[in-house]
Amino acid sequence: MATVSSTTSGTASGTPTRGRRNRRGEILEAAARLFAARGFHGVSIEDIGGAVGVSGPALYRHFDGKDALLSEMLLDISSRLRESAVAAVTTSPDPRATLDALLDAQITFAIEQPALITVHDRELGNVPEPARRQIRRLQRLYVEEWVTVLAELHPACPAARLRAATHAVFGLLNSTPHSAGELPAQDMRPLLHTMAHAAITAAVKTR
Amino acid sequence: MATVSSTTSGTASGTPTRGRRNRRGEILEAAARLFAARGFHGVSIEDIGGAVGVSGPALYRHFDGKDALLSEMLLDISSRLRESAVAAVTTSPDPRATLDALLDAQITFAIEQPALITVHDRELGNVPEPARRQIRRLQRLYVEEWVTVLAELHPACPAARLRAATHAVFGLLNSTPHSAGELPAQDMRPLLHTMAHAAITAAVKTR
DNA sequence: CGATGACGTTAATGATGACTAACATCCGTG
DNA sequence: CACGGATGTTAGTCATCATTAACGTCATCG
Repeated sequence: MATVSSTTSGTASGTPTRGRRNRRGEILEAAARLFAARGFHGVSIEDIGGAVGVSGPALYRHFDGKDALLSEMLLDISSRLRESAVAAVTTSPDPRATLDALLDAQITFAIEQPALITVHDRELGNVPEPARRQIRRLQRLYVEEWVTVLAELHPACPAARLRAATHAVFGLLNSTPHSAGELPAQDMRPLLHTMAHAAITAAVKTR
Repeated sequence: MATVSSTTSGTASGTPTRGRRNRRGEILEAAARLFAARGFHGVSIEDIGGAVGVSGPALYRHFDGKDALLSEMLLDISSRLRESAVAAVTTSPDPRATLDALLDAQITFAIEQPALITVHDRELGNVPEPARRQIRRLQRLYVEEWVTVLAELHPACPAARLRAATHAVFGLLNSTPHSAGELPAQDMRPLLHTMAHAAITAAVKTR
């Protein structure tokens, strides 16, 4: 066991995989789509295998099991989100710009990876324990990046309120998967940015 | 079969149930909590029975099966949401007031019935077909109430944009279950109202 | 060339789970 | 008081599913 958890110690998702054809990636992608649609327990190993053209137990050549698959998926996403936040913070000249960068990054994820985003905030409860804690930690750090930036912009606003507002904004942005198709991504992107920004601005005006 | 769909033809959720003790209601409530936490397929009939103090197959005295239970649950919620919207529209003097009433109603649901709200926008995919269509219909009607009101307030804004904005606002408001505990409901309520209102206002300004 | 390892395949195996059957209990009503 | 219906209970039944076993294939590399 622990064969697969190399993701943790290794180059994370740095190297896609040496081999020509990347089954691992295909599987993760297909599984994400299926989990998003029917929920973790609503999808069988057979379903996942079938979706990538192999059948059933072939999965075990790539992952330790269904749980490990989910764990890696959520770990990957929460890492990437977290990293994107760090990047936004370190490359922006001032808090205003940082907030814009955070918004853009989250919007990009929500629009380009709807399945991953969906699974990310639905299936944490099905992740077994060592990974669960790790994921929670990354999520918490991600939120704190936002809260820190908002606190710089609005020092008068209590942190609890900033945290609540942040979660609400995530809800707004992550709703994209539900409303898919209403509007082309090209229009959706600025719309979400505008709405989220306005919501935050309204939230921080401590009454 | 079709025993349970009396909800549709009957007094909806008017009369709780004649019998003294209301098992049906207890079951629906417990199931909602469990489904919200672990997903439909992650919860067994035994789990649900156990949660209300009876064990397993006793459920079949009240529902036709697990699917029927879910169907009734989602049908009930989407009806109630829809009704609340109709009430908001018919009792408010002008569109501005209607929008406030719609916001308040949705916020009340989100805060008071987090489990139901969660299940409502996660498990539609697991509802079998006759009910599925019906639920979709009610959801669509609910959205249209919002869109209609917004269109009255902002005739210049294209309907597609209004629809997308509406979904985004639902995402914002329904995020409450995730951020539970961050802020007392007493503060959460006006915060959500403020944020949602600001987001809408920003959205309708067609650039 | 021959071994090795990556990647698949098709049968078990063992749980778990939805649903049914057969059998109480209890309560109100004729 | 006897009966019927509502409500439970426990012990199957039959599928489905995750996981493992045992067994190919094929390319690479020594």
